[in-house]
Amino acid sequence: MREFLKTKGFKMTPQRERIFKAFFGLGQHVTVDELYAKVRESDRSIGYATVWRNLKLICKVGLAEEVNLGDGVTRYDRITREPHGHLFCLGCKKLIEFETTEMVPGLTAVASAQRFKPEGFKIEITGYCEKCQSEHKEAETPQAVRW
Amino acid sequence: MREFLKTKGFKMTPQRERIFKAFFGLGQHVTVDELYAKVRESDRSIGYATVWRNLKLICKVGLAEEVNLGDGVTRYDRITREPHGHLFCLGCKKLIEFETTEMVPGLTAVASAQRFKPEGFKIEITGYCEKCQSEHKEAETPQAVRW
DNA sequence: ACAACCAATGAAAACGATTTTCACTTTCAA
DNA sequence: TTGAAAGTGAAAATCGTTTTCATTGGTTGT
Repeated sequence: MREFLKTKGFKMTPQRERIFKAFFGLGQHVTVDELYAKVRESDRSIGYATVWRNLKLICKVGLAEEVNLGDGVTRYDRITREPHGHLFCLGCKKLIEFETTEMVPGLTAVASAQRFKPEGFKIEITGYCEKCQSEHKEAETPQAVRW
Repeated sequence: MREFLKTKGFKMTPQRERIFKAFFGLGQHVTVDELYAKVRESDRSIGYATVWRNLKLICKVGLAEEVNLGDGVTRYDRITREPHGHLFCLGCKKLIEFETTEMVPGLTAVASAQRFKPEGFKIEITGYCEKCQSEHKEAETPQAVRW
């Protein structure tokens, strides 16, 4: 890892070591807060900004990517072997992954038809998971608009 | 429109009238700021919050939907006849649409395989448009991490 | 038409996640 | 070892979004 970072032009530090380890130890779709909490378990002196900066760094060196579901928080998703999409439950906010390998050629074709150079694909389905479907009530004819 | 809103349980107001007109007059993928600016051209007294609330309202009554590209601003996309995806240029931030009608059945199948009730599909391709490809330099071996 | 009720508005403040600043420390290459 | 450049931590700044609150103004029933 130290060598890998060096080839990218970055230095290894103790904090970085812990942050990287924690990030790759956690599952997918990690938020800054989650990683910060995790890192703090092993070192109470590491600051929030450092965790944030390293999450950005991990993306910059190509080991993860940001995922935005529109709920106000950025998640960081480890880049895995296979491209995948997300099912995002509007009820419990849970993310489920699904394979999208076979969709990529089609999307690539769409892009090149527009002379567009693709960098990344994002496929998301929002809705309600099995558990939340029953609990979810249709908010019909709202009596007032409260936001 | 007045009648339509009434059936949904909302009132028509002069401000609402102007905001709706401006929104449907503008193209797709409108931001709050853009709509606010547009609305202000015809009425300097309309507040930002009102524009924002009405954009939310337009979504609530099913005439538009929020689009999040991960660049920090929410865009509001008029719901059109055909489902579509977006090509988002990381250079000039321009959005290009493309048809996704034939992809929907596949995604619906993915969802139901997980017993997931889909509410919306999002397909996005990030990259660089023809114009920006030449101007875009590969930020290789950064000399320092500045954010 | 009138009153009463409740939604809508505008300005400003609150929020909250993200990003930057700054002074200080650490890494790494020469 | 030593200097230059990168990294860190705490705090503050940003910035888009959302809420609050007092006031205005539609809508409905009489």
